[in-house]
Amino acid sequence: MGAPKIVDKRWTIDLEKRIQESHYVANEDRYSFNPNSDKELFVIDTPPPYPSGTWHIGAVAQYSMIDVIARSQRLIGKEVLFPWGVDRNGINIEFTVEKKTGKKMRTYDRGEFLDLCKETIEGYTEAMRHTAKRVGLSCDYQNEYLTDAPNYRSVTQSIFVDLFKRGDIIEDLRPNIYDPVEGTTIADAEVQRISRETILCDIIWETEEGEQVVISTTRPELICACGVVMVHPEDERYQHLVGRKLQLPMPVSGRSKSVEVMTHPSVKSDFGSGILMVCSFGDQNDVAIFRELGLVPFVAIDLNGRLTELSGPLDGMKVMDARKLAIETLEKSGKISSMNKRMQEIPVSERGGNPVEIILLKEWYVKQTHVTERLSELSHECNFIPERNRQFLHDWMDGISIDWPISRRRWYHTEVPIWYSEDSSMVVVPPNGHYVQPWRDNPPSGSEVLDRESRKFIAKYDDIADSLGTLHGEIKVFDTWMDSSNSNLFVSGYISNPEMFERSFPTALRPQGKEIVRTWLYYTMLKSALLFDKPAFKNIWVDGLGMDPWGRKMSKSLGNGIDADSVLECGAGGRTGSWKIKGPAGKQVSLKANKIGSECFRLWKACEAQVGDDFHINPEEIESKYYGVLTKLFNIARFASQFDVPPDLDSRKSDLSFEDIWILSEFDTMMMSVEESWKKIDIYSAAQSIKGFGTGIFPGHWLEMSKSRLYDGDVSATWTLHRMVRDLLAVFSPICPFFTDYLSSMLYQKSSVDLRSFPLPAVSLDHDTGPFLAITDILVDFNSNIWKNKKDSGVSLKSEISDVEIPPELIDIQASLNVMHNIQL
RNA sequence: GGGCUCGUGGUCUAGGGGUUAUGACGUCGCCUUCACAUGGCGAAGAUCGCAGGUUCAAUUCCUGCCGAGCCCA
Repeated sequence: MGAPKIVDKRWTIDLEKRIQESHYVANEDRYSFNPNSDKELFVIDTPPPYPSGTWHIGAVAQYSMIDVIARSQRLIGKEVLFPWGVDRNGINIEFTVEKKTGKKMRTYDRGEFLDLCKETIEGYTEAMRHTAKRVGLSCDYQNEYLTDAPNYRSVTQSIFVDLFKRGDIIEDLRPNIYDPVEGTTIADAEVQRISRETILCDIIWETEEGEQVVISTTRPELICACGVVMVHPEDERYQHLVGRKLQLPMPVSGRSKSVEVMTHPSVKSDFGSGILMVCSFGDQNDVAIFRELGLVPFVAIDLNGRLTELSGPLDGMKVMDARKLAIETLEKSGKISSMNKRMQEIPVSERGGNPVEIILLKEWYVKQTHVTERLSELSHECNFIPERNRQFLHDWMDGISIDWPISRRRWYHTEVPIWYSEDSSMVVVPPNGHYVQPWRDNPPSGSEVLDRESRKFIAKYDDIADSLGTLHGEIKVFDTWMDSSNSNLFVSGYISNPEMFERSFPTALRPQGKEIVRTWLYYTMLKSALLFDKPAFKNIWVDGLGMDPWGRKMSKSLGNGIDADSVLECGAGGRTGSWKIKGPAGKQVSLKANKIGSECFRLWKACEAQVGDDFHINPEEIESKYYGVLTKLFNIARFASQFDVPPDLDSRKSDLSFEDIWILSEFDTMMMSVEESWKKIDIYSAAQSIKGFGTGIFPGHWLEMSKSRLYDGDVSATWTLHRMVRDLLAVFSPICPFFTDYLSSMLYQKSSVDLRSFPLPAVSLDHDTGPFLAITDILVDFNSNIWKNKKDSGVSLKSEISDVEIPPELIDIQASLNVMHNIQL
């Protein structure tokens, strides 16, 4: 006994930062991974964040929970790989560079533009590394991977070559969703819908016999691409038209000037006049009908978003201008019976926000419609946390109807690794493990020449290079999901470490947000199904999204965003945090907090909500509800630090007092439930158990009861106190690593974050804990009653009392109770 | 417009066909300075979103509606 060894009087954000700053420097390979370990390998497919300046507080909350999982798995004895990867491919950084320099991508030399992107994104990446460490992520930073690095991109390219050889990746001319402003194809998953005012024109068409019919459309400029006119099979108004021909009301060139009227059940009879013109391609429904009827599509819009010569007078015009001119032309010739403004949902590209068109293009596809059933079977082998979020994946898989277009006409992405022979009959693909840039490089040595159609091997490239003529390197690149959907393979050692891959695949855990189930999770599952006919993961942890304090999505337009650093740095150097956020009625709400930091923030997220639910982020609430918990635990440890740590803390103690066996029974029970929770990746339950014990009966009842024994140097009490503090810090370390690192290092000279096995029970091996656990309620009631009685009689809790009847069950701890309540006999 | 989730004291949250519905924050009252006022003890506070239905019994199951979120057409 003596002065507390823990000299800091309280837990502060400055103390936290001090610990944090040396945490990774002092012990660089603290969180490294040994693929040859005998332990069970547990590979986490960390979502590689995309660096874009600021890191969203909701995302940081999610990463901190992934870290809790990583740390807790280490604690229960697994060899954990928690990779640190950064996703740097994609159109975002291209936009950023375009905005910064005021020059569009295509005005640059391609190589020069790539260098600019790389340089720019490196700056953002550095900020992200800093935040990751600030919030305590225990990643293997030394083996950082970047999705734009050759070693990562080569995996994407190797998988492409593999799937191409097997026929699961094909090249085809198909209608594609296309962003004419950014000049690239995009996938279904990248299309968003916005509401916009458009004009619905009622246009008068005529049959060859001269009968007039009215057709409503918002796309009069596409009349030139009309392949057929449809009515509902049961619409009696128009049955006489079926099979007849209608003349196109606009001049066209190079195609027939009339189309046939047919029936189709998808036509809505109550929309407009109930007659639908089907064009190639106004929307997905048009695509479906063209495919169904086997119609040859017309190319009405070109890659620049301009009308083709098919459209006669509209030739060369942009879509919006063409629409205006089409309406004028139709009006002049008296072919418009009415025009109405109406709100319409139109598809736009997610990244660029531009209205998209459906255009015929030669692109690369991953075939997927043939495996959706198998995928569904495989997904049942995965454990979803929480189970109900499995639904998101199935809903998406049920809706898959077309193959996945994977090529893009952009630059800062992984290149499609293929060259075409001069006569276009053959292709050259690189060997596994080579990163290639076909738009500027020749095929590397070891490449193979294949037949373009049959994909059959023809020869080694080195042997027949001269006979291929001038090679054309593919200029297209991959959709970034093509890269992202390999992340689990990359981190599990696919190609780079076959032995490790054998042991660690399916990947132990995919943690992610529910909003990217249809993309990241789905595409990853698809890849594993195609490559190995296996599920990609053992566990899939799908969390909800961070919302503003009122439950709305945080967004720039609402003005309700919270920056991650503002929360993590709140309280540092005595600076308080304040946030001005637009509330529900558009009113500005001001939130204030004095201190939060990473530990309080992590504790909040761990305790606040079950995984899978959306969570509200309110800094005021985080501080008021959870900072006190840290203070409490800090003070318990600080109190304990005045008593010398017994040397036999690890042994099985035989001569313990009754009240110590009692609290240790409760302690063991709590620890077992925490271990179970960690095994099940149930952060919430573990956090609640630890918090409940650490701020409940332990300090409230046992500690109060045992103070006098502790001051008297009682061996049993001291051993019990230190055993509980030490092991409580151990199991708490996944949630608050810096906090427990500090306290455990000061008290026990070994940081709890470095433990690699779960603490053993303190008394359960030597005692039947049942009878001890049975007195808990009686003891708590007894204490509460005395406190209440003293209060009701308006006396101090320390005042003497007498004539107290101690329940027979508590007779063994009578002495402690007498001292605790100052009971006079 | 459709699908899937969610809706529990002022706030956040647990639970789940049947005794007085969990815990936390906040509020109020009292206490304390020897780990902790960044504390302790206690009290008040909920027709479990609304309306129907199933059942001996519903907050829990079902249907509809309202509100929030995600996804899709």
